Amino acid sequence: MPRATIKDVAAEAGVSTATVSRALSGARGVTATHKQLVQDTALRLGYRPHTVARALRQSRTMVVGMVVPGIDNPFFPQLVELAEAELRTRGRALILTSSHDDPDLEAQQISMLLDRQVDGLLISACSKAHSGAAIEKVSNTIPTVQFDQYADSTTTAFVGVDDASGMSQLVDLARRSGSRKFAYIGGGEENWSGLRRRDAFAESILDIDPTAAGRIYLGSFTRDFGKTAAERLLREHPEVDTVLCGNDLIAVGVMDVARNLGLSIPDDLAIAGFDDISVATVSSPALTTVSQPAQKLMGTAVDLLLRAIDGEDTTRIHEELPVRLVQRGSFRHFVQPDTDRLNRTREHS
Amino acid sequence: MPRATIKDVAAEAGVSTATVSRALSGARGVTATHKQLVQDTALRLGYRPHTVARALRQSRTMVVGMVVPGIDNPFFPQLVELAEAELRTRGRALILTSSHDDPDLEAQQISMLLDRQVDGLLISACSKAHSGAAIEKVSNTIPTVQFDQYADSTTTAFVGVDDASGMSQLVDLARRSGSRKFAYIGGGEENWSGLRRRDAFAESILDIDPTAAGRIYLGSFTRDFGKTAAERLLREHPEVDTVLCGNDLIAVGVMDVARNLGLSIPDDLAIAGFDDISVATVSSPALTTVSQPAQKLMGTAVDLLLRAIDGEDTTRIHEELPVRLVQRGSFRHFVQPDTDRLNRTREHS
DNA sequence: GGGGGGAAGGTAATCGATTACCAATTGCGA
DNA sequence: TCGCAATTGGTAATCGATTACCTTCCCCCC
Repeated sequence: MPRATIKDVAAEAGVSTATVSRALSGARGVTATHKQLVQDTALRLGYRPHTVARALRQSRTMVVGMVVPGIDNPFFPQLVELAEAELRTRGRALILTSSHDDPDLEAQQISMLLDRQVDGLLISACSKAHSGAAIEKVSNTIPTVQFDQYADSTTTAFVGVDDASGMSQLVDLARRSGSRKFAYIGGGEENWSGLRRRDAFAESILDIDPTAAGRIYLGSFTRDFGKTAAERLLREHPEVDTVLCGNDLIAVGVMDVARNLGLSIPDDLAIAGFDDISVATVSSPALTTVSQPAQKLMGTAVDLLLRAIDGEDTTRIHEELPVRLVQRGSFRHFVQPDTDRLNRTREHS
Repeated sequence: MPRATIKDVAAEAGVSTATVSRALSGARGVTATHKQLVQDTALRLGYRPHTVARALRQSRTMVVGMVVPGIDNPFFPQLVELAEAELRTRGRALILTSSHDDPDLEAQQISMLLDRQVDGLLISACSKAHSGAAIEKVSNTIPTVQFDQYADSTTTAFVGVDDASGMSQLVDLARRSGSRKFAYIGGGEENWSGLRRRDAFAESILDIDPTAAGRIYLGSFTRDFGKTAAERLLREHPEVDTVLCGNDLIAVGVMDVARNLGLSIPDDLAIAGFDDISVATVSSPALTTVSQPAQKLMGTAVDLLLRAIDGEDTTRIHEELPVRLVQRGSFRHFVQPDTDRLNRTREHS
């Protein structure tokens, strides 16, 4: 026996389908008697509304699409889970897709989601340069919010973090704890926050260690690249005493190499990551890094999206959330702590 | 301007909607002229089929629901990504939900997915004992495949791994590399594979170290529990030289404690995990563990589900995939190698 | 030349809800 | 008592596709 429809309930209760619909949704007044009767009947028949039919009629699926670049980086699963939880409490479901860092696939996924009539789109662009077109196009059709990564030539709402501040805090911390010769290993040119972090590094390092500009290595946000780049770096520039990395995965790769070469961390080589994913506390020593407010990030993104779905124009809203420096064993100890900031940023364990 | 419908295409091309539908779907013959005409017109108008309307008519959404216990354990994001990729190539989308290890929430999620008319359900039960009712109920309505975790009192298809073999291989490897006093720290009673691993441990350890039965600690699959349990274990049983863990996260917690106590790994304490998630290679020493065939696992699960959706009865299919032992630094080196195998692989000098 | 079979096109029913529109009833004030 | 407004219920249109069913046409064979 197929599931009961609104028609069945109407027949059983002896009223019209319109009354059933109204009694259940409260869209319009219905006498208390009828309301009770309908609710009882619906319950008795085990009636459940048919979401697809409702979506067709209302042009609203109560589903949101999400596109992430991939899950190689454990930072994203966390965001996915947060988005799912937040959307659930707001009565919506999440269709999840991954672009696997491929702008073409990303465009396909966006178009698939559009075809599925999602009410809105949460997207973290896989390419600063090549994601823009598809995103801009879709954002003209349905509410769209970009999070964590921002694509060129787009005009959507955006929530990210203050990469520049995070990176300059790291540089500052390193300097105060005795670092003198810096290098930077980061993700590729494709990546928006990767570029921002690199730029922030290049800028904040200028008056501390001008030679560092010649020790910037860009590749991908993976542990493997961290290894490759670190090997090259330490061969070409053995004088380096501090490596700042574009993310934690790269930093782990650098630690692998340092360990293999018998370098002591942080005394011979101080290392920092970015993101504060869970592996940052598994390595030994644990990784000094920059923690991102993931919950706030997705909370804001979802909120912006739902407001846009409700008709508000949020396209001009660009939020950059503050990050938090997390000092762990992969950095030398403070030599001359800045007492004020230290109290605010040191992690207690 | 709203998006073009099949009606618009029909009007523009001067044919009926039926012809348009047929020309585009190929469900029935259409003259080559018409077919070309319709395709051109559709392209010109930017026509895209309305998935919701199609779903209503065909009672088929081409969407699959997935329920995972959570993402605290990095093992699951991996499965999610694999499922998403596999489903995409098979033309379906994925609605992802998390039960956050709560059977009640899990039941709600299942019911939400049912309401959304998903064509099938992939689920990893959060509780061996308390997930069964909801899963069994839904499996009577739509095709359902359980993966990785199995709930009591259900009759659905299932794909998991051979926990018992993995655990006994670990025990065997430990024995041959000199372990004498064993302990086990695992996940809670709620967890299906957790129980299987514990049972396999208890059984394979019997004739090697019968006292080990008194050194089994169960809690949750987290690093925190690993710490707590390890502290208790090493206080109560300082004689232990080997700890096998229910998963890698627990093992990492145990390593934290060992390091804090100044124990050397693996000489003072050998440690093994289970799952081979990426952190297993970040700790130092890296973690000896059991690697699961994640790709095969999800590939099979998706395949079973789609076959079920196509009408095949797969409910009796239960697959347990083989696992692979991964020996890393957290175990002592072999003392008495298996000579037979050694002869086959020894290098000539 | 008639008839049978197969292919193609069109009309309209259908999926299951919401909702525009209309009719009937009621309440209330003038 | 009449009339207006507010409230409630029902009928049927609607969302955008697919598809059952019917008609027409063409081909081919007897």
